[in-house]
Amino acid sequence: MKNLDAVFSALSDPTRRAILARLAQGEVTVMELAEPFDMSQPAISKHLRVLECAGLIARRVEGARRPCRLLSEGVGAIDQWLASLRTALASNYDRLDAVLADMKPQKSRRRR
Amino acid sequence: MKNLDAVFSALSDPTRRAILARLAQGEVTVMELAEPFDMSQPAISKHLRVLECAGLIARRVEGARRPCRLLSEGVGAIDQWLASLRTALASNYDRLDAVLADMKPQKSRRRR
DNA sequence: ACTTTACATAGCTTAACGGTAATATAACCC
DNA sequence: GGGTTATATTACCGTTAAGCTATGTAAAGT
Repeated sequence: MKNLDAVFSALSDPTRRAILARLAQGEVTVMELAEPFDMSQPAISKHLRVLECAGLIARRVEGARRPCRLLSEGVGAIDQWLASLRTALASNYDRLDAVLADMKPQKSRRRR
Repeated sequence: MKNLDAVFSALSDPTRRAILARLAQGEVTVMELAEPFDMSQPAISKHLRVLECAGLIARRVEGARRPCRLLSEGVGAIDQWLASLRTALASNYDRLDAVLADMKPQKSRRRR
């Protein structure tokens, strides 16, 4: 899954996550998106491009505007990855737990 | 959640995701982790530091070794964020869908 | 036709990232 | 003690990313 690189990288920026949160409420144009962020319009365009390349958003052409909307596919990709990790974790949780309990009396190393 | 920056950033690297997948199967030492990756040991140490700072893994001291294990908190943080996004999406899905359906027959538009 | 609006693209700077090799440290083994 | 093993730290380098300003372009308004 090479796309996960792009997806997670895109999500690592707080501005982009804020953009996604805004888009989750419906379609928004670039200028509308740029307004709340104290940032130039080209910067927002760049962020949108990153999100688009990651498959997280899509744009359509409406005259001079390019309204953006959220795509659920990208979110689904993360879900899948998370699920696979979680199942691997769960299937080994007992053993892991036992190992930790066994090692505990070594130096009073407490952690979660 | 400012930590989401670090979490998503950490996950954007395929080597680090592979490390997490490995750790999901149980505790592993640094050398064991480094072996399958054609990469120097310092590089792996650096990746581990990133994962640790993101709250995704923890290490304990066992003599000269520092076995790593996966922390579920980090994964939980992503879950939370995803959930909030998804609910926002769901609550507006009908309206969004209608908008898209409405705009579909607009195709005879020339650009460039 | 001219201006404005809504964006995209290009070029630049700075900072962060991912890798390396070399060195340091600390525990282990003989 | 001395050498080996396991890992961290440092210094450096090339690449990428995020921001900016300036400019280009296409549609809308007048």
